[in-house]
Amino acid sequence: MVSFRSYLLQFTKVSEDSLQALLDLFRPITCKKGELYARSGQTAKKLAFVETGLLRAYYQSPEGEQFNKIFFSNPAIVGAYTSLITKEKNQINIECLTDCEMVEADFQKILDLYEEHPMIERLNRTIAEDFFVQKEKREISLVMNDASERYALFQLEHPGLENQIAQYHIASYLGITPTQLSRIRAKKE
Amino acid sequence: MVSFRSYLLQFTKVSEDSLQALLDLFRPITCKKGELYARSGQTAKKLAFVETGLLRAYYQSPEGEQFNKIFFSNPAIVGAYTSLITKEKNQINIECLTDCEMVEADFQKILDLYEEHPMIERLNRTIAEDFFVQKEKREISLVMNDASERYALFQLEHPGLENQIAQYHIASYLGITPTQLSRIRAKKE
DNA sequence: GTCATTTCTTTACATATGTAAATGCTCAAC
DNA sequence: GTTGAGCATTTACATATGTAAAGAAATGAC
Repeated sequence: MVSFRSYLLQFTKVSEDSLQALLDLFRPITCKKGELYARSGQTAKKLAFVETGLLRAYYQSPEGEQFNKIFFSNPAIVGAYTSLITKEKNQINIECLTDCEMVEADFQKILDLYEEHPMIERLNRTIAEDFFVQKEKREISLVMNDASERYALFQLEHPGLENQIAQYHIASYLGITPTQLSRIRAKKE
Repeated sequence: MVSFRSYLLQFTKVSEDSLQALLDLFRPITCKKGELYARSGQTAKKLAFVETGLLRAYYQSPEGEQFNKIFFSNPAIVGAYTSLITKEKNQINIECLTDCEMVEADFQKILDLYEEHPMIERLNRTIAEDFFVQKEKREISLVMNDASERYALFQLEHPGLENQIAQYHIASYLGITPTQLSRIRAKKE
């Protein structure tokens, strides 16, 4: 397991007291399989770091269809990031696919650190930039690769995950139906 | 036309001297129709604010197919953002679709302002967050809407643009062929 | 205006994917 | 083991989209 501390230090250097001030805001929580960590329609106030377990973020259309957007497992920050930033109502749901252990903090309390700890603001900028880069990668993939190629990429980027979750979750992530994913899998052999 | 100054002030408050220090880094440039402002394979060093004109950013597959990613016109910041952030080689091309007037600065010089002007770092964080939110919007649209719906959204979000650029650029942005866009347009009437 | 070039639309056919329903598989509860 | 529920696969058919080629329309050069 990658610790929260070392995860954060990947992004940028932070002085020990600033890092400690940040880490002190986080409290351990657990979340059971099937529970929603974030719910569409609410305004997000908190975010968490995943220590163990697996979650998925998904959009739900007005007709009730679900579209998986991303999976989270250690090490990852989980939260309705767009809602935290914009303070608007959240559009995504985040569900635990297994029991999860996380550490959680109030986002506003993190913002309150900025004045005294500019390095924390820098860290957050770096994380925002990293999120942007990740999202761009996925955007490129959605546009340039067909479903079969996206499936191959998924396997590369999430080794082992395929065997932990339902096929229909993967299909949803790839933007296709389970039927089509089944056909793609059949063709590969 | 929206001035660079007022564009920036939409994101966050900035003191006059910090803002001026930032604006002083920017120099007017022009870019002719057809020229590339950023080229795949290079490492980006500069970014610009679009005052007049129209640009497109696109990916190019190894087979030479192009995929439009976004269009830029006043007010917008244009640059190979991911490459600037990661300092890795740029994956996108940015082409002027018309003659353009922009103001341009060296990205490193902006970073150098951070120590003396923390508000500039805050501004950049806010912009990074905004870019993330925009990208998420497009991701949602790519996954949840079919091509016909994405076309309707495009018309809403880029009023008038449809008549300024070639249909095949729009098709590429929507992720479909000109043939299919033509069919969608035909069906609408 | 005429011509050439580019762009847009249309057509015919091929492929990818969706929908719905049937079938088969897995695993856990009993 | 038996059973049932949930999941995965398969099948048949419908739709969306792609490809290639032809024709129509728009644009710019002269």
